[in-house]
Amino acid sequence: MRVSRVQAAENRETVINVASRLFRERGFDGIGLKDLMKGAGLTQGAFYKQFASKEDLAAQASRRAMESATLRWSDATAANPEDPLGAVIAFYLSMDHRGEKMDGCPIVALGSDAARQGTDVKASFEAGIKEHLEILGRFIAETNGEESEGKAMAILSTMVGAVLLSRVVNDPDLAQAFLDAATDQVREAAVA
Amino acid sequence: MRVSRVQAAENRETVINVASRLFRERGFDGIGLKDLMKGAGLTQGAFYKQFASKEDLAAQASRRAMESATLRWSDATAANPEDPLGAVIAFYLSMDHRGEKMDGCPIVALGSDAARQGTDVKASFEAGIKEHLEILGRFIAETNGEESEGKAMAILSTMVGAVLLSRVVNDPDLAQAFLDAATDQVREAAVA
DNA sequence: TGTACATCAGTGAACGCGCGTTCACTGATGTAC
DNA sequence: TGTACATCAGTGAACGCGCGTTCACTGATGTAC
Repeated sequence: MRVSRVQAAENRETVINVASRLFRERGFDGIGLKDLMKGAGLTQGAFYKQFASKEDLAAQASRRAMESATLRWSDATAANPEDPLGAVIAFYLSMDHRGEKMDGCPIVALGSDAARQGTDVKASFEAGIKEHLEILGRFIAETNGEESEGKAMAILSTMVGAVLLSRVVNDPDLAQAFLDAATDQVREAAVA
Repeated sequence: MRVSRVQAAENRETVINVASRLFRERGFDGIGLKDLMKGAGLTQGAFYKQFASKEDLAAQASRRAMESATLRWSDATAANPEDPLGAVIAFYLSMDHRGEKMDGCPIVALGSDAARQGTDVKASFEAGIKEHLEILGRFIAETNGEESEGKAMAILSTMVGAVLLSRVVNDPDLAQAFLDAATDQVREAAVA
């Protein structure tokens, strides 16, 4: 049955939000449209009234996931405006973040998969990454006094790599060691 | 028809080698057993004479991929024994490595997928990662004079993260910038 | 060393299943007068 | 404002397809005597 335009737009947003979380948890290939739509309280048939294809949804969901990651960085820093970089490090390089794939950084959760996707998915990631770099750049300037795009890129690389490595190993102590080592390196790099 | 024990063992190795490359290129879910076996010159029916399940092969192939990555590090340093760390950086943080998923670092190519796999796959990665850390640790000691496990972990994190980020963005200039930024940071971290 | 038989790696068809996608249909929403 | 009709978001079944896995069969290999 038909649904109001407002309701339809809300439904679309719900599907994108659900997908942004389930894709992170299970990968683009790890969850089907039927379950994705069920997660949004709809049936699979409605999917193609809102999206051109699964890949289209992947691009929308990737963009949404990166946006919510940016929001999370903002929240962390708002809670600790004295040391914004420290606030981001504290949650990003934590065992909690290692454990929560569904709500964690999309680059870590989907990076290897995204590298195999088309231009649209990569464009979503690219836009989000640029925002992350801008935020990081501001923090570094506050800590350090000087702007440095390269520093922001190196720090983001270290953080992403450390969480990825921490998730790929079974041993929790080794996982923690990666997070600790990255924490030290990022702190050093920020002041250098 | 039956095949000699030697031939059967060779076939098994071929399947693992083919899988270690095709999984890296297309992901664990991106290639089926039929094509995997075809790549080894066999038919899909033979698969279950050699492996318990696809996940079993994933674990074997992940181990093999990590081993060949270790070999590649050794090759790079053998060619340039004066500056082993520089030799590894030169190929690892290059646009060539960004482009060759099939023969490149398995952590970058499969890390996000591996984080969703079972204990066996993760154990394969963990073993390979420990080897990588040992090699890196030796290089740092040569460069720096002092052993540091943390430094090796931080450097590996930076390198893995940089190549992952370089593959996730469309813009080649941005990709190159990540590799360059990581190069600088790793060089600084090694001597510090 | 030669013969008879058991073993088993590999073949190719078949299994059930879930996938992404399509479609005829429904009925409330939105529009025209 | 009220009525008649067109629109279209959502439903649920169906489509063809490829997946991982199983199985009866083949015939060269390996073993026993």
